[in-house]
Amino acid sequence: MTLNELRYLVAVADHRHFGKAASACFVSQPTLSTQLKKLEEQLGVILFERTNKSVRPTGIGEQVIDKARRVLDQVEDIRTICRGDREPLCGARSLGVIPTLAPYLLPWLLPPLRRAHPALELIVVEDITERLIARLKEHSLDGAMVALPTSASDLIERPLFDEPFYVACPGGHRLARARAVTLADLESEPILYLADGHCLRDQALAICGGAARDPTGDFRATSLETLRQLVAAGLGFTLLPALAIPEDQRDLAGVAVRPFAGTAKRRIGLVCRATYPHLDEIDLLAQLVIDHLPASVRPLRSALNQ
Amino acid sequence: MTLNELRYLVAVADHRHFGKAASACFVSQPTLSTQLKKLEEQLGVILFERTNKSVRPTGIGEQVIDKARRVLDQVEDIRTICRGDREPLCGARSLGVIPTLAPYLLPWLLPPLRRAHPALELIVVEDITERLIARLKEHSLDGAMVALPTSASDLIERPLFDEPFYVACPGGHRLARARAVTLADLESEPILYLADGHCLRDQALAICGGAARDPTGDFRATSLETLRQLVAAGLGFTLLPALAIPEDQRDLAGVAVRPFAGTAKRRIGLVCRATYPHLDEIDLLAQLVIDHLPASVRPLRSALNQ
DNA sequence: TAAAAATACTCCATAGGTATTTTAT
DNA sequence: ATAAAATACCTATGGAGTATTTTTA
Repeated sequence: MTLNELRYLVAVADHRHFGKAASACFVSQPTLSTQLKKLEEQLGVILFERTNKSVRPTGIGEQVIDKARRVLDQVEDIRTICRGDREPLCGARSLGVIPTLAPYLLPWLLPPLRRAHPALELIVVEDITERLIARLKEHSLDGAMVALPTSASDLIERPLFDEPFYVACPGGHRLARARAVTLADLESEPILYLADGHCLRDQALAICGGAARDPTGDFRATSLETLRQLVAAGLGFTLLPALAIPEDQRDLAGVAVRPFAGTAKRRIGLVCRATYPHLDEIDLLAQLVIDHLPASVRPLRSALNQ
Repeated sequence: MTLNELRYLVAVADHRHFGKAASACFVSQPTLSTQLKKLEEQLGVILFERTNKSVRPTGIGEQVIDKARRVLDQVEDIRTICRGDREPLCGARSLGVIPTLAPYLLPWLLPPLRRAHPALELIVVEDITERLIARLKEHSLDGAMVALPTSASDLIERPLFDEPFYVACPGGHRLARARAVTLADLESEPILYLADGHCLRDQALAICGGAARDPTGDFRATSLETLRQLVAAGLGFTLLPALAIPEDQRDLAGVAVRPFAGTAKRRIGLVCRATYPHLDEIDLLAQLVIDHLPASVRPLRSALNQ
């Protein structure tokens, strides 16, 4: 049985005339006759009772025609579904974003994304890099925005922007009035870090002197907002990524944010499986992110290589 | 798009492995790969994300696979339906029977028919020959049992049996005690006929002297039972076909039934469209009728020729 | 007799096979 | 290094065409 045979069957049922049915199918009458006969032979059933003046479905013919219509409808559905999917970034997509980025970047990203791709049903998953990558590999995410580099192999990375780190100082501290803070300034100060698993914790540790300087008694916040409150309470210093700093309110609520002397930054990128079939969409999204970043971060020109 | 392509698609979805899927479909791996790739190209969509170690459906792939399964299920349904229909005399069939035959023959026919073909859902339509034939031609009947010959062309006739006519005499009449009744006996007696349209009326008229002897004032009953009552009331004579006569009760309720001298009879046959696709079923039914007739009629041997 | 379906036959597009290469772990 | 998918290339089945015959209303 072939789909064409079913098409011919339905055409004959509709036209009740082999010649007209054949025209409607854009084939010759003998072709249609032969195929229909073959179908009848394969099914072991007579589908139409025909004379040279009339063509009428038999009882079993009616049933088969009915089913055949449904088959063809569903085939057409498949075509429709796929045609709809040709449009990039439409339908369900899931994007992972690390917690130290999501709340600060998404307000910049989502409005233009929604404007450009209204049919996109984006699901944002906020989690630490390790778990985001695990989910990428098990196909439960389409892409993820994390700090680069990811040690993971068989992933493709699209660098998006470099995000400088700032130093958050307790409001009353003398450094709160410095123009910039150096690594030496922090040498003897308590540093507050995020909890284990956050990449930002590791980056901060690396910058501020490594694990050696990390006293076991340190506070371990699970969000930058908590960390910010701890700084405001005078418990110590911390590093904040640029996007986490309200643009015009660098000194607010007992926290003074000062530039870090030197070039402390993290690189944020979009990653996906190397085999992900819609790299075009990844690139589209990457470009959209780059185009709508605030001035506080440095976009990396065009995400099309490596 | 072809059904085989959809089969390959579903097989790959099930096995998540091209080689195994190919084996399951009894084709080579390259064949399956090629066909699936062609399907993807035609649909303009990637259905599986594959490495050499893993094969996983994409989002759109899941949707298409789902539809494809339904398509294949329905195709299988078609096969099942047709396989079921290969068994003769099962499912819905409609049979027309003339009113002067139905109530007397069906009690003989239906029980063995039900026994031999329990899955048959027979619809019996009782009407006069003319309308039965009209319904045959418009395909709203599969077959009909009528008196032969039918003038209708493009119908096939299967003779079933010859049914002798008897004379029903009013109980008190002198002929009620005759051994047999001759045409001459009836010469001066009133004859009762069925209403217009019944073939039995025409046959009785033909036997008893034609339209010339039919006074306009005659009673026109619409059933043999009414006619029998009229005879019992002494209003006249009539012809009754053999089956209409209770076997062991030829003289009952004021009606004496006597043989007709000579060979007055009607021939009953099964008719269907010449193009009817299940002549085998017609023959099956004909044989079944013949095999279960009461002794009062003469079956016509084997219904397989004209 | 005329209109329509069925048959005869020819051709080529393509599904399927085998052998091989590419790829990714 | 190895297992698996992709590619190259060949073969042959069968879908589709034209020309013709058969059928039946």
